[in-house]
Amino acid sequence: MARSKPARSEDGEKRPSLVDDAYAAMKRAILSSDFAPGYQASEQEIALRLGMSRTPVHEAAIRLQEDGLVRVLPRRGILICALAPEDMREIYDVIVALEGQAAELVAGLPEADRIEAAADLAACTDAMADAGARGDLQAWGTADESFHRALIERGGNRRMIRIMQTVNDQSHRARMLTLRLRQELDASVAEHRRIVEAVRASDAAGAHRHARQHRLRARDTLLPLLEDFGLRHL
Amino acid sequence: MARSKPARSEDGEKRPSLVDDAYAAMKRAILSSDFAPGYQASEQEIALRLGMSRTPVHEAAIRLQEDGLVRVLPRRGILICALAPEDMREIYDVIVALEGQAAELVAGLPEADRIEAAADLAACTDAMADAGARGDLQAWGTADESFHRALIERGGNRRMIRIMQTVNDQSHRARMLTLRLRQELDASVAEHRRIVEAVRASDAAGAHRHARQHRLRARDTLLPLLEDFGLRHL
DNA sequence: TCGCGCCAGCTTCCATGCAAGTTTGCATGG
DNA sequence: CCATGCAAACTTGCATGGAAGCTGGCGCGA
Repeated sequence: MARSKPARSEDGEKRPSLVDDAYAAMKRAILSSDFAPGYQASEQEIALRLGMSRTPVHEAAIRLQEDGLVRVLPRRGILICALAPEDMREIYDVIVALEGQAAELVAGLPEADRIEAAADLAACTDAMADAGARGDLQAWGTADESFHRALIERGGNRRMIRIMQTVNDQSHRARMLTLRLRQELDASVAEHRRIVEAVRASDAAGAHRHARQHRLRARDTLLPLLEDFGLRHL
Repeated sequence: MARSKPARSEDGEKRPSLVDDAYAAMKRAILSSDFAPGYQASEQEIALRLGMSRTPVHEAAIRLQEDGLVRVLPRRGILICALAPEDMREIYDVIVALEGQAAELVAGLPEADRIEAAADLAACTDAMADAGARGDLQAWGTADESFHRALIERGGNRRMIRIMQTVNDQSHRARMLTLRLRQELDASVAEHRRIVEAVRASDAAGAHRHARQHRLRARDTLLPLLEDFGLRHL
């Protein structure tokens, strides 16, 4: 029964492939702005830097293009995508719609799961309030991120999880930037608590509405900030 | 001004690459069930059939995997993904959320665009009613598809368009199957008209609600059908 | 000085070769 | 008859080379 060799996990996929390495490395470089938007790199150059051949880099680039993080220009190289305010608006519309739906799903979970989810979400919110009180924006951002990730993941819809992951990656740089400008920490905490309460009370419609309102307000707060800040492209 | 050579379009991408050919061909084969779900093909074999080498097929497979249509198994070939009722539920949750949001966007369009969109949507609905009266399910399905595509595209959110395209591809086979079982054509037409009216009246909340309700009812009608029909996997 | 064409260099695209991993069928032993 | 081990065939992962295409700079002509 027990495998003596390295083996693989149950039925999932676990194989350290160079393509995966390249994908992860490039994604990390983009999210951390090591590859700035607008930067144009050649596959050869990236391959050299990662110590592999062009093939895995090329295939990773295809996946990143599918994710909307880069564009592979026919014979000119890999272009790191820039984000315009218009893009942020699109992204927020998707987030508003999906996160509302996810909240509704969580509120409709069976008793035990629901309570567990509510506790998880409440813990994240407490961490936010705590970080906010200390003025630790970094910790606040992390806790906020945990809350929203938990909200989606507890919903259990794998496609939703995947889509949200994608748009979160796309908007990562904008998020990092707006985090410093946040003034409305308390409002967010209060809205999160309303979502948690609705979940706990199994109030699907309320959870949906509150999650939606929360993201709508965030959108309407942040978008003008981004535009005023002169972010023609990010 | 006019280019004499094949050239490329304005700023978009137009290059007949073998990878694109392979992607299109494989996608078509999957959607038309030439590649049945569960079928496991080797890249070599597909490459041979398409008259190209393994490389473009492999890269196309990566894109299809990103689309959720196939799974590339490390050293065993390409597996055409099957769809369980559970997957359809996930897909419908995404559709319900996004299409409601899209309807709201369309209803919020400036006057001229909105009227044009409403006219477009009304035309699709008329075509549905007409096909329904003739008992032409095929035409009904096409018109219905046009309505929903128009609703999304008029919203103008490119990310939403892309996501909906993806989930529509994933659920294409289920749609083809349930089309024959439809009994509620009139209900759909009536609901479409309500959406159109809300759009025309610039009633964003109403458009959102009606679009949402329409998809929710469709979901609750079709999911039991699929499950009763014994579709363990599709 | 300005416009135009040509050439060199760089880039990706795709085919192919080799190596490593998985599966399958068969022979062998219990 | 069934389980087990081994080998051969088959599969993809990845590297590399040739070919085609794009870009930019240089020189030539007006």
